[in-house]
Amino acid sequence: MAPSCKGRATYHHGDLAAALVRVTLEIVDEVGVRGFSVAEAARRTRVSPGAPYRHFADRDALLAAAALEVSRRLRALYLEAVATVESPQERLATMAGSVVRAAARFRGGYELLYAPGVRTAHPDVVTAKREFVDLLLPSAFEVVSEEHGAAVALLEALQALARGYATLLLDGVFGDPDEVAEDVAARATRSARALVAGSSVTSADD
Amino acid sequence: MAPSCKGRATYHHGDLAAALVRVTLEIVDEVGVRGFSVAEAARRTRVSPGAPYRHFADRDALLAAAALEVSRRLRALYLEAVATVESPQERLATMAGSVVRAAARFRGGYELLYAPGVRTAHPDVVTAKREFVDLLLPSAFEVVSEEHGAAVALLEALQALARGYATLLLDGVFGDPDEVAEDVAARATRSARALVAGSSVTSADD
DNA sequence: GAGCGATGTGAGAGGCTCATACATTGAATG
DNA sequence: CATTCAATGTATGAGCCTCTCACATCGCTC
Repeated sequence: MAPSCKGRATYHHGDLAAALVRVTLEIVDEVGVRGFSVAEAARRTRVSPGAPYRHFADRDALLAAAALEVSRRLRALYLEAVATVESPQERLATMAGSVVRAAARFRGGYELLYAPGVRTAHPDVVTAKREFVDLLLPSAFEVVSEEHGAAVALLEALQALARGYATLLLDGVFGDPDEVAEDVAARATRSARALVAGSSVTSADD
Repeated sequence: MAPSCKGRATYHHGDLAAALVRVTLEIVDEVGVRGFSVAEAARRTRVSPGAPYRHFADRDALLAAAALEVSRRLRALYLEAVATVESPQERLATMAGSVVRAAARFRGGYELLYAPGVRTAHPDVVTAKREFVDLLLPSAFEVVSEEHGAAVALLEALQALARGYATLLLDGVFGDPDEVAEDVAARATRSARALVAGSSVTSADD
């Protein structure tokens, strides 16, 4: 009782689940998804190796919870970035930049969210991703003049472009990710503009 | 001598390194990169758990060798696809389709090559990837009228777009990857065309 | 204030990576 | 041929990880 500082002098932790998610993101940032281990997360929260399994079914469930947290941060990042943007074209293009910046800022976290092969196919994570894309649907509609198929196709393409730039960045194709992040984000945004422009053309003469 | 069938009745395997790469691709296809283990590869080649380490420094080295093999197949796939294509615009757009098809066909293999977080940062793999991109440089030059910066930027964008579609596909965003692969490849190609079109415009008035 | 459900501990089974010492073999050499 | 050697495979084991299970401890409810 009276947990003076952060409350782990007591037998019960207080909020182990949240603490685990926090340190999971830390660890994943430091050593990547592959380097992550539940045991290490337990160690950092000063808890026995078995304790995490009271809150998460297995390693992947913990990673999924962490991924969910990242998706919230990504969403916030994008919403902040488009807050003052009016034109639907720019709102769309901005997404690419946000995704690239998120990749650079969250690193491991981004990897967690979007790397194929990471078993974060948890339903919550899937819907979180979908909801993020849906945020852009209205803008896409405006751009392609209310054509449903074209709007979805455009969003797909934009999403693909953004993810692609992000993976190229993290892959180190452009050099040290931290250094070139802002630059790459700008180029991604520019390419997104080109794509939007090209798409309206295509949908017009299609 | 005279290894009647596949040569594993003998003490020495014959070509363990190649066999390991082969089963590694199989395993990765079945259970993903994360599910892969050197031990399982050893089991499938009917060899002791330590044997693979005679040929590959560690788990990642074996995965890198497998990734190299995949990069060869991707290259072949693309070269076949563009064999009869003349226009540089179409040669560029075709790449996107090839990458998506490769992702669908090789699955785990693709993941191995391009998933962030997979430590395939082996120099050979990196250069293999670069060489693949360089295959497209001439076409890019033609499209943007010899402007170096623009050509590189266009290739980046195309690469990003292709990878993005591929990861979306494997992510299951479009449904069962096997079923929708051809469809998605077509859409990726179309988006690539839009991007190429949009890029020439941009580079013209820039 | 007694009991109960939730949460954490400790020990351990089974699997994996990788190192090290030893066995086997094909090929080169005398 | 017989020998030797480097390459290749085996056996063993240390250390780590995931996940389970019986047990300890705590906060809350009645």
